[in-house]
Amino acid sequence: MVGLVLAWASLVGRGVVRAGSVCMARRPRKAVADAELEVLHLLWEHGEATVRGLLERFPEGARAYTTVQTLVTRLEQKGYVTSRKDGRALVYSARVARDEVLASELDEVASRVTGGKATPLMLNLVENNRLSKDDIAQLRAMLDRLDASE
Amino acid sequence: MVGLVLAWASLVGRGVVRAGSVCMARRPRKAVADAELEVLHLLWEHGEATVRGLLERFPEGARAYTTVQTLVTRLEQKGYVTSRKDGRALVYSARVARDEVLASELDEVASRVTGGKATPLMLNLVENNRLSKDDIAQLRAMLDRLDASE
DNA sequence: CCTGACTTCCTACAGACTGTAGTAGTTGGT
DNA sequence: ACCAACTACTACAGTCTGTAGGAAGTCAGG
Repeated sequence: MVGLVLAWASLVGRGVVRAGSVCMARRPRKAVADAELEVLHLLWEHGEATVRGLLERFPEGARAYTTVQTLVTRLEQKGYVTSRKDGRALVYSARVARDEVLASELDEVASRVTGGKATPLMLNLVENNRLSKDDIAQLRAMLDRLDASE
Repeated sequence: MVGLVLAWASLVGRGVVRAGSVCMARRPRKAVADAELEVLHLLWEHGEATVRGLLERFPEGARAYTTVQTLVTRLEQKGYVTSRKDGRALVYSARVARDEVLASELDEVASRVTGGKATPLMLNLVENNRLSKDDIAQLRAMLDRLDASE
């Protein structure tokens, strides 16, 4: 579980050298694409699901069966989803929690914008007072717990 | 800025009827690309600069003059940079602060992963204890200030 | 065992985005 | 007026994305 995240991190990490090629190799620009993410959200919300099950969660006719299939397959290739055979169908389920994806997205932002430091992100979130009173209380509690536990 | 996100959401929301077109409209994948960001970083660090000035900040021969030019031009088109004529050359400078870019990247992550809520990002950052003791202190101070100022 | 209804697999494809850079045209300074 | 430097316009290949079609495989029922 942690291994996956590490693999991902190393992928993002290396800068990749280009020799004579006109266009250098690039890291995948975004770990999980928007359309894929929609599917992942569904799996997070409803646990396991077959392609058909997922399809039904979309508004009628929004996507073709095979489109959803492609998306979930790509997710599996990328390691975000596992499948298990049940009868003739594959049942998919998320292999990474929402929090793990969130963490890597945050890493990504940090590495792009603040040279890898997480603190500025934090401060930015607080400053732009997107936090409610409750959020602040919760956050404070968590800080206290951190201090206490060590 | 928020308007853009809303527009996109509505696009995704309704089933989007695709008439003859195979591919639906998409929002720009990433506000500022990696290579562009490198240039932006330079401008943040050193204030104004001409294309040549920027080029010189890169390791010898890393990029062609025109490559840097393209990057900074694209940044200007996207509104992240302004230019002012000085003699025969254009002097570029950042139009957005690092914090603004950071804020929108965080917005992006929130909207992609947590349905737009900022709190989970916050908690995630704290939980993954990427924060040093100092960071925590600073954060706590900021929370206090927030409470006080209102 | 054959058929129908589903499934999965493989392949496709057009549009957008990126990173990189060449060429031609302009222009300020001497 | 000339030239070096600068900008403007154009190019292009690789990748990613969203979307999906068609072929091939497979249980359930007859």
